[in-house]
Amino acid sequence: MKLFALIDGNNFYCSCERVFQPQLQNKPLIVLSNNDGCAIARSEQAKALGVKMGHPWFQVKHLEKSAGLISLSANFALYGDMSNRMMSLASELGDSQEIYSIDECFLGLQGIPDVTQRAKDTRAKILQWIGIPTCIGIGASKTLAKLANHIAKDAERKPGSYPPRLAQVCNLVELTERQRMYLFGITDIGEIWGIGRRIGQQLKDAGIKTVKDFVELDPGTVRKRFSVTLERTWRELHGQSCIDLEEIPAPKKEIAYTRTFGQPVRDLVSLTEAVTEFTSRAAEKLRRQQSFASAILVFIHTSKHRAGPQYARSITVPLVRPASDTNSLLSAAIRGLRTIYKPGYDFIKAGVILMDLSTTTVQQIELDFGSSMSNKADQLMQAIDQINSQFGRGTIIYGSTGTGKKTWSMSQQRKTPSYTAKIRDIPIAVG
DNA sequence: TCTGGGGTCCTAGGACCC
DNA sequence: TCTGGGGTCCTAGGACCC
Repeated sequence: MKLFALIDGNNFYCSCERVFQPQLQNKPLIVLSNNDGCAIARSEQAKALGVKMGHPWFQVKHLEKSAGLISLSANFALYGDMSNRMMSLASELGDSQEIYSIDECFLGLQGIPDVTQRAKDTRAKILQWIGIPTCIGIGASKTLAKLANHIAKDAERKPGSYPPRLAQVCNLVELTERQRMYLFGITDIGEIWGIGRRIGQQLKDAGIKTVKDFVELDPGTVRKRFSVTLERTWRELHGQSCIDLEEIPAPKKEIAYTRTFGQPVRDLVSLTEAVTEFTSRAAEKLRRQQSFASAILVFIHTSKHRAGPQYARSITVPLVRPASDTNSLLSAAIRGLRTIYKPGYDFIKAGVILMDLSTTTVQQIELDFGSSMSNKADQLMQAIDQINSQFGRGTIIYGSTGTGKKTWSMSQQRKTPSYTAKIRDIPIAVG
């Protein structure tokens, strides 16, 4: 039988902030999305105040005064660095690791003895070394490990509702069938990995409300009434591992850079600046992955939350040949922008998506009648990437990014220092 | 006044072509 | 009376995940 663990940082962004500001422990705390728009992480105390995931800040702002709610701007440099540290310690639990998101990883546990005790030790080590509280779920498939992780978290949150030994680390494999069924019976179907809002509602309408209800269905019915994907989920919940661990991340098929503006913009010049910046950054990501794009999609739209005329348009601009240099991508992007731009609207968001990516090895090369041009472009890009990485983002920029005041750039009012990721922000201990 | 960003996969409808 | 059918491309949007 296969065995998997899922380690997940509790309220990860909030926990990262608390490491460097211990006075935030036990306080209602949220981390806001870009532009301080809405809540993307909530401490337990903030959840207790009723703040929901994605809740707009202006709707919960009154809790600042009335209930002591604290909000911070997202600091992704800090969270990324804390994530690397957490993942490196987490990897010690298993024989293989898949980093699934910034705050979660799966581990393969083939041939690992005493997994439950080992998981507890790993959890304690992560907490002691980097200060991030985690929960660990263990099961015979990735879907079961996810479910076990949910139970471990919920048991920590509501000690009365579960046997105490399931809090923080929950190993479903150690339990009896009867115990597992009890847990499945008190767990909402929406907690299953792969069942979202829509399918969840459809199942509930059919009277299938808990994980237990779902696993008691017949797999043929699940496939017929829903899909093969859901049948796979059913099998995973029965301990039949269908989804493998992916140790090496697959190369991206698309690379996006999209942003909501700090303030709406109307003019083509500002939009051109934004699209130039976004394309440059997307192209950097593309080169880091050593891929080439065959097309670039550009979009702009107004805000549905504001009164006034609405306009949303996107266009996919094909490239003559797959490219990774900013020049080629930029001229296509700006051509696209000019095509879709319409004056007289308040635009709130724009973005570019690099599409149909291919890697170097499968790229079709043209007959080489003088590749000195493209070699020079490669060298130029390498030099720019190197300088920007060494001296900081934006050291070398494209002219159409503009040098004036950028009304479109995002606003973050409450950002904490990048304690671990920038030299000048490293905390100084005074003893 | 004020509603994120990055992915993957799928579907539907219209334009266009033969 | 009676107005085809198949294919592709593009755009838009939705569902799922974090």
